[in-house]
Amino acid sequence: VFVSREAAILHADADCFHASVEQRDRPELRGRPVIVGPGVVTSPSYEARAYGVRSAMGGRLARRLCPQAVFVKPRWDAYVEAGKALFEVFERTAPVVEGLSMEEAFLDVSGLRRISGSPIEIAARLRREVRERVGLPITVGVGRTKLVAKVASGVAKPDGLLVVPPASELAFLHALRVESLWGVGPSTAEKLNAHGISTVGQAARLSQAELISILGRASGRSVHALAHNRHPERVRARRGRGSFGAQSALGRTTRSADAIDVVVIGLVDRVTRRMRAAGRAGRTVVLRMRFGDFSRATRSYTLSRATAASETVLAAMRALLRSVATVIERKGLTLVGVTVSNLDARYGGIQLELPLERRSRSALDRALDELRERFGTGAIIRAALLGRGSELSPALLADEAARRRD
DNA sequence: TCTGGGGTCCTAGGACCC
DNA sequence: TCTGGGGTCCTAGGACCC
Repeated sequence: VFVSREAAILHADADCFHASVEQRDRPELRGRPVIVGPGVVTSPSYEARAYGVRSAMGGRLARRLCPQAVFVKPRWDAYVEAGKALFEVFERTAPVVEGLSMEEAFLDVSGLRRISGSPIEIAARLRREVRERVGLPITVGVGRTKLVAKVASGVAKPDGLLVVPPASELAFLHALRVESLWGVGPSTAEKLNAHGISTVGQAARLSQAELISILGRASGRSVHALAHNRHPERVRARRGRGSFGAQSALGRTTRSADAIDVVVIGLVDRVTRRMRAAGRAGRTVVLRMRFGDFSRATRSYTLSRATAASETVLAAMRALLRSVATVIERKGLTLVGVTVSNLDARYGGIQLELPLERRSRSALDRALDELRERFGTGAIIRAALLGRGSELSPALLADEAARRRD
């Protein structure tokens, strides 16, 4: 069990990340309420938060609360870029960095006192360097455990630094509302509230058995441990991601099956391109849906082999869509998503696309020869015809089913 | 609060295996 | 013969996070 004696875990978190990037790149937005994203608000600036605008809030309500706000379309490329720059500074600051998202990470700075100074000094310098090199404000929380560090940065926002010394940890945590704990969202908070528990301190007075009886095993254990500041997890670099996905909200207008198919093709293409670029393949294809009444559902299908091929994933998606056609017709589809998970294999493949006019047997043979030359005769080479009217789905799935039986 | 887009982890039942 | 104990994998859904 890992127990650090001093507060040497940093949680660094960019403030209102998206809005801050916009304000950095467009000086005329500085000091003004900025809201990124019509539709749903991803990241309101603090000027907008002052009017009650929150992330994940509907755009219409946000506009009502803060009519003078500037609405800005999200620029994802710019955020990815800024996130990379942010992590470059993180990596320079600490030997072990655990990224939680594009704009947030834990840094373990124990053992750096001789080289870089105390955790507080390191945290202050980190904030300065991010400001200088990336041009963004960040908040840093410092604690002995990840939990305390994370909660501390949340409390210190915006543009702040808060160190919670080991002696004050419990007092610090117990004063907070239960929602501040990691993994406690609206549903869990409501269950606790129903038992008269609204603060972490109140939760800490319950036994683990009592919490499990209220919340179930995993949540009960987790809340019990966190409320006592038992969160002995090391800071460690994350292993690779577990899935690739893309989704698209369709709005409330009813779409024909053909129109849905067009959206799905685009989503599959996006996901599989990213997978191939990352050199990953997956076996499970998940269709994610939201309906007119805002209920949700998923359907999944597991292939016998991992793939990153567009037409294989598309075939599976089409079959899944057919299986829920009547539900979609009855309730209306307002969101559709594709996720490929079960990423158990490296995908060492490469995809060569031949223009249609060169789609001849000899052109194909030349391409295959080229692949064999590059990857050796031991490589598994699969070819598929792409293009208009290619309807591989039923045959492909029948093939999968047959292989399973075998 | 009337709803985007990208993820993670947990639970539970059923099929199937030895 | 008609059934114990242990396990894996798949599917679907829920909760949560940024």
